[in-house]
Amino acid sequence: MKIASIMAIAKFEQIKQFICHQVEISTWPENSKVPSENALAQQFDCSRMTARRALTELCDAGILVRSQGRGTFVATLKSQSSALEIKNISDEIRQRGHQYSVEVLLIEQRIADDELAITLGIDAQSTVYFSSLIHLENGQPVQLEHRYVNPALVPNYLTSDFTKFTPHELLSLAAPLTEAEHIIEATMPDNQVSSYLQLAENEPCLEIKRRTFSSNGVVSFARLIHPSSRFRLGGRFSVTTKKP
Amino acid sequence: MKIASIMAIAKFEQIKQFICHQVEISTWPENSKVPSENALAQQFDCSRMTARRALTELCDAGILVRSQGRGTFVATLKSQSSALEIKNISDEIRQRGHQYSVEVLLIEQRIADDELAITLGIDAQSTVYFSSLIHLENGQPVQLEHRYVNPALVPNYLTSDFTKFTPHELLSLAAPLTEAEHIIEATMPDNQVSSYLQLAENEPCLEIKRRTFSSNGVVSFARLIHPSSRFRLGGRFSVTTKKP
DNA sequence: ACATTCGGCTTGTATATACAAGTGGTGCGA
DNA sequence: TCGCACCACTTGTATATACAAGCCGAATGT
Repeated sequence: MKIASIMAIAKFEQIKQFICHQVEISTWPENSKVPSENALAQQFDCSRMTARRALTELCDAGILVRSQGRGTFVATLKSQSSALEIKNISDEIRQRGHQYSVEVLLIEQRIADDELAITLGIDAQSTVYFSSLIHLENGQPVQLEHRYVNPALVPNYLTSDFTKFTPHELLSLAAPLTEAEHIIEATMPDNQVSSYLQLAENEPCLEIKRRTFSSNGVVSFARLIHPSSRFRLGGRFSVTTKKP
Repeated sequence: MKIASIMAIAKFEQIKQFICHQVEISTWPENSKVPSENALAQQFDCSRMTARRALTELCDAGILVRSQGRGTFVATLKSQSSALEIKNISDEIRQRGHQYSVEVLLIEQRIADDELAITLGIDAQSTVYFSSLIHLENGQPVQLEHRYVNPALVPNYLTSDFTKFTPHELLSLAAPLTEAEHIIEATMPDNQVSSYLQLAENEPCLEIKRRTFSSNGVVSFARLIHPSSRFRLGGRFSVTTKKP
């Protein structure tokens, strides 16, 4: 039937994946020059415009930066991607001129119970990926992140290097996000959270539950827990005056 | 010499601006179909690929959505900030089928100190209006609202009847809001706040600092303090991944 | 009456080409 | 030596073309 199904993925996607891989395994370190459009076109036996598309989209994604006349370079893993509301925590920290680091607590597969299955829009009892990370700013914990990921949409999540890319970056690459749903609460931490975040006695947390969607469904569900003393959420938005 | 330098901005940018303008002034309402690539190419006397670029980039920016075989449509960007959408608390409560009431603690004039003057964009030592209210849902306090108002933009604020209209409604009437700036924090209440909100021992608060703008400047600055047990902030956003 | 096919419209991918424009080096001339 | 012109290489914009692939309604056949 579909002859094109042999060509599983588009050529510009292959080039993107190739470049991402080189960046991930540090063959091409930060700030290094990546091959020019013409060089990639020759290497992949495609036209310059196809290679160009791969570079342009990775530039939009914040993986690369381009400069007319000079070339294309691997972004210093902060760059300016900073999407509006969904900010990358590592970006935010680096933007403040502070040092970002991450501690991986747990990465594993789990079986979805009914509630989680509904949240992710998948079948109950199917496997989901789970990660538990602590994000640190100058060595101080600023976010405890528990995240469930839809394996259908991000099959390589478990094997990713979280010290190179934040979960947010990985998910953006795998499935472009179209929407997000948030619940924001003030909570008192339990003992485990308190010790993970090195909280003072009687210190509340700002907890964000976030569900992100792509066109293919729910990508992931995350609980982001922040010490109130080290985090506040801010932003400026245009006001919609809808009246339902 | 360079004919192209007359063309200050690129053609695909012009097309983008044209489309954005139509969306802004609602000539093309939400979910309506926008001209096809070929139609735009003809209208702007350019190649299909140039029109295509404009559409693609607006799609990436979340202004449009595209669907192979069907066409390109104006995205529903209504949910661009429902979490931080300026909702009317009395509407929200009534929407839940509960009884809304308000308790007026204080309404007065104050002299702005330097910090407040900067916040409101007015001269220091000038007068500002201040109100302090408690909003109740079925008799239980759900929000303590401290609000400073720019008297130049809302001259009749002090004499308003807050049992009839919420501050939000009064401000919207006086000066249409165009933008809002938020800071969200988890805090522990002091004794006064705790007694006003009838908080349990050791209960944190979700505190929203909100500055609202109209085209003429800052309208007001508010601190909205909610008991965590009786409030959570939620909403669904569309995610824009545009680069500035 | 119903299902199937088909054609027209749409977006998606890919190519070849041309010129514009920014960067940096090399070499030439004053 | 200094400045300048020039050139090679790079990314940016624009065009023309081709075919693939998804959607939908209209025509067709049973």
